[in-house]
Amino acid sequence: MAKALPQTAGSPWPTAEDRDRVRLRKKEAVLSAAVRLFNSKGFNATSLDDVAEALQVTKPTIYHYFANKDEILFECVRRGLCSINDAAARVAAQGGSGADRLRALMTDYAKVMTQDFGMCVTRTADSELSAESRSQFRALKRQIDLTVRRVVEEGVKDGSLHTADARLATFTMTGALNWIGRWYDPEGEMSAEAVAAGIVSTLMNGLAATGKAA
Amino acid sequence: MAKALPQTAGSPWPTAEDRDRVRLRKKEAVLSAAVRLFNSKGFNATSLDDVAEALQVTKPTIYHYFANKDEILFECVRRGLCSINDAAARVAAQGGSGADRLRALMTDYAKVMTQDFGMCVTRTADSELSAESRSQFRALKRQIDLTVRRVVEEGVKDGSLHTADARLATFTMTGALNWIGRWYDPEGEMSAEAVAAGIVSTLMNGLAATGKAA
DNA sequence: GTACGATTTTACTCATGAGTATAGAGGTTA
DNA sequence: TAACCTCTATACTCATGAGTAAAATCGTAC
Repeated sequence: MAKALPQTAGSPWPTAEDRDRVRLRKKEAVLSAAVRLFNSKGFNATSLDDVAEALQVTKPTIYHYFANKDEILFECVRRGLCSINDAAARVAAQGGSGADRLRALMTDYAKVMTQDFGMCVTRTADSELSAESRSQFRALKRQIDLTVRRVVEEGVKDGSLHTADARLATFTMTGALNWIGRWYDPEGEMSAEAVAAGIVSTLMNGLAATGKAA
Repeated sequence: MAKALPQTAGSPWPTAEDRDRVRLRKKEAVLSAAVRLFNSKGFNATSLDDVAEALQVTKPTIYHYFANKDEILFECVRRGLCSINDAAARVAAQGGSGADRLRALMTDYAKVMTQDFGMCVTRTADSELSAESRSQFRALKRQIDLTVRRVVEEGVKDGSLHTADARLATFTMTGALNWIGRWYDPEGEMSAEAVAAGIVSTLMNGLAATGKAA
């Protein structure tokens, strides 16, 4: 199997850093193959032999990069959640009205949900993770929820948003966004941007034609 | 184990119908125990020994009422989906503007999602069902989606609703509603009615304070 | 060339849980 | 009384898949 050539010009002999880089790439390849299989067949229905086969290696090779199956799944969902978290933190810090920030946040959130690791978050049930991973998983989700909710509350305070119950409104929103990971098909006609724009528009403006009806 | 007494007064000896009724009640008990365990621990993490234990019987007893584990899961999701379908069909047929009908539909949909079989629908991934059950599962979901979408389209036509893309708006809506099944806690503070009312209001009116902003 | 460390393979172990064979208990029908 | 049906339990089979032990390969370091 061809080894990645050193990036630094000159010597064809790989340095220690080159070897580390190759190791990381292989780890990434495992994650990438795993998340795709998890998303399409489900975590439980995917054996590590399946993942190994997709990579043209054998199962023990995978165990050379990860301690166990749970660690692989957790790393997948952790990445998805961190992407959302980054978007939320970025937006929470920036300027603009609450409505502006919420719109930006939802748009980024939606885009993450169209990607492999984002989809994995929605498709993974708490029960599939080990006890330790599960508690971290929940903590990350809670943190995202709180950040989003704070943006909503600030929007209500500055008058750009309106809702009777910020917590429930946040669940409504994140529900619609999380659900993307259940139906979105990257091979389909709609681009991630179009999906994000449409959903954000519906969530911000509502379905009622009159705007603020009862 | 005490056998249910005959409902028809008089003779204490059970008739054939009494026996059928008892059998049905036992089948129901299996389903009820199973759906609760599936919802709390996940389908894969729940063994039929667990279900049997919850009912104080042994596994072969369960197999006397159901052919296999898949049949049990499918019956659970089928019931959830049929409840939604019934609500959708009922509302689609009734009078009122598209907005009125959509509001009623969403409210019923939300309530189903707070109940055992409804929650099971959201918590069950396609991959957990057998090939045959999966295709029926998908067909039922598709039918619901189409019914809901039709109501949206009629609302747009009669001017009571507004959206650029009825399909995407339907996904936004059903996503928010389906998500209830992931977070709602029947033991919690919020009643199913309050949750339904809040989510429907947010979906109809949007989060933006100005109503019809960009 | 020898030793070493990282990588990958072959060839296992072992727990779990779905599903079954079979027998027994209890009541019903002929 | 005997044949029978329904229901339930005991005591299995068997496939699957996570995880591992141990050896082979290969490049690098001394």
